Parts: sequence; C-alpha cells; structure tokens
Amino acid sequence: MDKVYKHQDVEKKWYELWEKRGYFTPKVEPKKKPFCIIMPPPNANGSLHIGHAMFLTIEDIMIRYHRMLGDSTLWLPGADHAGILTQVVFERKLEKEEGKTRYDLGRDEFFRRCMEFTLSNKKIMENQMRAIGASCDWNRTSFTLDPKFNKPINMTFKKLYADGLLYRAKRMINWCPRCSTALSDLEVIYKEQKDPLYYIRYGPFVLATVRPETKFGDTAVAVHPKDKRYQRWIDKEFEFETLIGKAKMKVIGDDAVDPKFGTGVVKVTPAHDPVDFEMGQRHGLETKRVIDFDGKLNDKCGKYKNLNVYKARKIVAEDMQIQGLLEKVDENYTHSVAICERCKTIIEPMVSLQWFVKAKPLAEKAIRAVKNEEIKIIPKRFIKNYLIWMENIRDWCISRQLWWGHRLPVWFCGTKNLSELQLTMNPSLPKSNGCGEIVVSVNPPNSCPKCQNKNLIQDPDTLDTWFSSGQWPFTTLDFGQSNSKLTDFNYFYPTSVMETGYEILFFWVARMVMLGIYMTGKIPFEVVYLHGLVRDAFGEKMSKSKGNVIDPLNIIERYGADSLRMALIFGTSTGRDVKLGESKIEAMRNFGNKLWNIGRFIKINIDKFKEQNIKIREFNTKSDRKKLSAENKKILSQLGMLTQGVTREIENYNFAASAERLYKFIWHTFADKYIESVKEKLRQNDDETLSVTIYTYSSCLKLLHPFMPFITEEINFSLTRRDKPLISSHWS
RNA sequence: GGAUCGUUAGCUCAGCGGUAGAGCACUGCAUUCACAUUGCAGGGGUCGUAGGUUCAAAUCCUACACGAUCCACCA
Repeated sequence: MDKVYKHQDVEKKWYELWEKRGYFTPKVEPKKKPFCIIMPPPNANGSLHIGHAMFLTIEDIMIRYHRMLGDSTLWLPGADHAGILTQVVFERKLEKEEGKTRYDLGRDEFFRRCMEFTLSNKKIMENQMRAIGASCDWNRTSFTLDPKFNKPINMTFKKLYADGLLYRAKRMINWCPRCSTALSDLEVIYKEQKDPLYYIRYGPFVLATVRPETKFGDTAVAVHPKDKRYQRWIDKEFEFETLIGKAKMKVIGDDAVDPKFGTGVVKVTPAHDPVDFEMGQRHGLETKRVIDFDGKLNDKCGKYKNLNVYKARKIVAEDMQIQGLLEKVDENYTHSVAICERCKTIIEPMVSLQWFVKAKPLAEKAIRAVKNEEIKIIPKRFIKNYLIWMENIRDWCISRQLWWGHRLPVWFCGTKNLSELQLTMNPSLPKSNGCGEIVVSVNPPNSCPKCQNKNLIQDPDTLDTWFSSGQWPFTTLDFGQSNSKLTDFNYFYPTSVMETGYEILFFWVARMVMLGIYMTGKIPFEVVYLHGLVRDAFGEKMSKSKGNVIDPLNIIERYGADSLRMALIFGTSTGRDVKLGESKIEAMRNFGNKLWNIGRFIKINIDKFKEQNIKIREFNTKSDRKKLSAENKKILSQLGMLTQGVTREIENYNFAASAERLYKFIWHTFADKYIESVKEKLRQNDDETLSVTIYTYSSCLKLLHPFMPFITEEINFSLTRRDKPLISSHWS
C-alpha cells in the first residue's frame, strides 16, 4: 500500500470496474425481495451542484446497503428536461452567445437546438454522477422528454379526460409575460416590494390601488356588506369621470373587502386580478380584458393603448393628478407581488382558456395513502405540510405556451376551437375549416372522428413539466409498455423509497402520489425521505452571485468523493438544511487518511508474519471466541454493537448517526485504543491478535462501504488481494 | 393571517425524562514508531426567557422573545 492514499487514481479505477462488471444492474428474480429507488432526475440544463451530490450520496448509501443485504437492488437514474427552466436557461444562452431569441429560430429549430443542449448536459451530468460514486443502473437511464414516454403520458392525459378529471376552461391563470406562458400556482413566488399606493377618485368614492392602469378594466366597485359608510350604495349605480370619458359603474357588497384597508372601497377588475375574478363570478360582472398577453394595454384603453403596464401606470397616475382624480399617494406601501419562479418577471394575472386537472378527487386518495401510513413520510413533520396542501388543493393548470416540452395529445378539427391566445402566438398555423371537434388521443389521429376531415391540428401547447415527471416512478418502469409478466413495473413497483428535497414536496412528490395511484391503482413508493438544502458554512443559500458556491467536482478533485459524501451527511439531521464548509470536508478527508493508515499498519504486520512464515489463523467468530484474550473479546463485542447500531440507524434512515458511529469506532475505539494496546503483542507475533485485528478492520470496511465506497474498496483489495469486491459482499 | 422548525461549548450540530456529548476551533505536551491529513492531556456550557408537571426536565406542558422556512386572494 502506498504511503498516501491517492483518490484521483483509485476512484476512477473502481467505478469503471464496478460498472463494467455489472454490479449496478439487478437481476429480476421473483423470489428475491426488490429494493428500488427512482432517482429524482436532475435538470439537464447545467452541471451538477452540491444539492445533487447530497441526494446522490443518501440514495447511494441506501442502494449499496440493500445490495449488500442481497436484495435485488435497482437505482434508476435519469435526467429531466425541466420544461420552463430549461427553456429560460437556453434562451439566455442563445441571447448571450448569438444575440437571438427563440422567435429568430422558430419553434422546430429551437426545439432541436434545445434538445442538443439538454442531451449534451445530460451526458456531462452522468459522468459527474459517476464521479460521486453513484451506483445506479445506467442500462435503465431515462430522460423525461424521450419520445418513448409520449405513450404513457398521453394515456394518462386521455384517461383523465375520459374520467372528467381534465377539462379545458377559461380561468384566471398566472401569466408570465417574459416566458409567454401560463403557470401553475406553484410556479409563482412572492416578493416583498415597495410600490406607491394611489388613492384615486371614482365619482363619490375614493379608493386605494397600486394598479391604476387596470382601471379601464374595472366593472364594479366593491365595499364590505356591513360597512356602514357605504351600505346605502350597495347595488346602486353611479356615474363618474374617467381619463377616457364618462363611465357608469355598479357598487357591490362582498365579504372579500377589508373595510380597514385604504378607504374600504376597492375597484373590481375581474380580468386582471384573481380576487376580483372571483368577485366577478359571484356577482355576475363583466370580465373586461384591457391588458394583452404581451403585457401592454389594449384598444379598450383609449390613448393609453400599447403602453406596457408599468409605463401606463406612471402616465395614468400623472394624468389623474392633472385632472384632479388623484387624491393622494402613499409612497411607503409595502406588499408582495407575484413573480415567475424561473425568470423572476412580475406575473400578470389573466383570464385564459387552458387545460386544468381537477385535483380534488386525486387528492382524496393521496391523502388517504399518507393518513393510513401506506406511504410514510420522513421526517414526520412534513406529513402535516403535505396534508394541509392536499386538503386545500386547487385545480392544476397543466397547459403551457412553451416550446420545450411534451405536446398535448389534443387535436383540433380546424382552427375553430383553438384559443385566441394560441392563434396569436402561432401565426404559422394552417388556417383550415373543420367541425371544431376536439380529439384527445394517445396516437395522432388520422382524421376527425366526427367529420372525417384529415387536416387536424395538434394543440400547440406543451404540458407542465411536472405533469410528466409526476408519472416518473411508473413510466420509467415501463408501465403499459409490455404484456410480459416479469416487467420492471411488476417487479419493482411500488418502489421502495423516494428520496428528494423537501422543496419539491408539492411540485413533485404530491403529484407522483396522485398520478401514481390514479394510473396504477397502487402507491408509487412506500417511503418518502426528504433531505434539506445544502447551505454554505454560514447558513447562507449558495448562489453564483454571492460567490459562495461549493462545486462538488472541484471538491472531489481535491479531497475525493468519499470525503465529500461523508461531509454531506456527517453531523446532519434528516430534513434539515445542512451547513457545509471546507473544514468539514477536510475533517472527513483526514478520517479517510486515518482509515488508510490503519490499513497500512495491518498490511505491514501481515507481510511481516508472512516473511516469518507464521500462519495467520482464519478467524472463526463462533467457535474461537471463548478462547480469546480479554481485549480481543472486548473489541469483538464492541464491533458487534457497532454492527447492530449501524444497521439499525440505516434501517431507521438515520444516516448521519450511522456514519458518526463508524467514525467514532474506527478512529477512537479501534485505532486509538485497541491498536495502540495491541502493538506489543503484534511485535511478539501473536497471531490471534492479528487475526482479530484483521477481522475487526474488514468488518469496518464493509460497514463503511456504503458511505465511503472508493477508499474502502481499495483498502479491502490491497489487504486481501481477493477478487471479491466489497460492493458485492454480504453486509454482516 | 395560518402552520412548521430551530434557539445546547467560540463555530456546526447530536442528545429528547435519570449526574451535560461529538466534530471543528483553542491551550499544553509528545513525535525517527501506520498516520502532523498524528497522538496524549486539557480549558470551555446554570442546554433562549418565565412559569408549570415530576422524586427527577436540554429532554414533557404553557406562555413569551429571537431566528428561519412553508402556505394564504395584503386591493
């Protein structure tokens, strides 16, 4: 053994050997118990970051442990096309490198280029996963936008549609003017910001608003029904002066109005505000669109037409000031605005014709599965989060006006039933007459089933990326692809553990539970294990702009993957954010060094015994145990406790606790105490002691292998020269 | 507004009913010995605050303070 452990050479060597010999690929053996983790597919729009290293480590620990237990163990890797995010990332790249927009390329070319970009990222990412030591089955690697997934995804779409759980409707949606797409409620985040609050005059009323530019779309004024100041006005109409002439408006009474806010009077703009939309529905108000999908005022706004909302806001306020319609302005008003999660543009709420999943019926089963503990969530405190979200679930808008994603399996007979939005956004669509029939079909239909027209137009919209990834646990296992009895799906589904970050509990986990149960009749996984965010040493979120990003590959180069893996789980607590600084990684590298040197010490002794032709007895725990010296008995009993402890902690998903036990035992019990106390005996060629030392050490290597696979494998090989790698050895 | 989590040694965190623990940092000593990516020894905490339950409380309960996160339609 070399004096110094050289992870650079060792890690690559072992990974190649493991992969080449097929240890990552399980045999489907009906008699054997399966253990299966479907990897959360990383977004293929960049390289791996430390958060990926985190889940890869945790999952690899479970996978290696179960493989060593003898379970038929499948870890299925993949990559996510990550619809909107990738489109945004690629558009930025296009802008930066070529000065082009997606419109310059056109839809087909944009899609092709984006696919090229994504697939090349995927390849890079896969090699990065290898560098971390992820022992996943590359034969089954999947990509969410692989055409082979069209069929199962379309099947789901069709079934939902047939069951009345998927509908097309004109609803209030979150519109991102930059991405030019509708977003689900989850894809919107809120940001505190200071905006002027304008007190504007509406005939007899003064009311407060941050959006005076939407006044052209107002179709009522609302007050609280019990507000004594205004009660007499309810249901009455009033006439008043606006910037573009006289107008008439009705006063409504609605509980949604907070009498304590502003003057207690609000303008109601059903077309451009979610609360107002609901009020409009309750009171039968007209929904008057005044902002177009490009974020500009339309021709209902008179001379303000074509101004974008922010410019319009300023000008409208100024003009109102001039006309004496502006009472006062509160410049210190703070509120939160909705922004696009991915590109941070302020959301424009719009009424639009989109596809929605009726979520409640799906949620009911998803709630039951968790309540009756068919699905366990670890740590437990997330159960409440999950249940509260599920119980208050709202319909899910799944259509996107993006180019990067699965197309909706919807065909229109002629352009008649395409939405106005779709027609404007897709000017190249063939103008054709048809009966307007809407066909939902798994495969492209040849002709309209109603009028036999052959010119069907596929819905230009794409699916929310989470709609397809929400089916990942069964689509990757070839659900519905084969009639054979021994498919991956039949064997590995429901999968064992879904390990992922708590931040996508709703986005992903919740959807997988709903769609998994809906399509397969079974839960998609038995356990949900949620890990926390990796933060920097000071608890700050890592970000490129802050410059505090720890690049896992850089760390692996300098300290080795084992050190990084150990640092990511040592001293952590399930589901809590992890603070990671370089000193921790260094400490784990030192531990590896300690482990290495124990190995060297033992090897030196083995060699010495061999030189002197002293036979090292093969140690048999059962029969020889009683005859051993006191200290040998003691270390073996401590080892027994360690084995039990480590096993129990892994079974309980306390990976940190098991790693800490191993660290403590190997360094402070075995090296510092036992080996130090036994040195003299080894000098005197005591073969019993050497044999116990080897046995104890080998057992430690095995227990440590899931955590630090490379160094343990290398030492094990150097010590035994046997062609039986740890990856395939038996746990205990 | 609702919910959740956290507050324990200088730092990061474990412990979650029975005489305060780990890693890092710190101090002193050691070093041709497998390892200075080391060893030995040591300093350092009335476990956020105030009440309560208990023979016994970091540990259970109740308030409060501070910090963080999530959810919600703050015009």
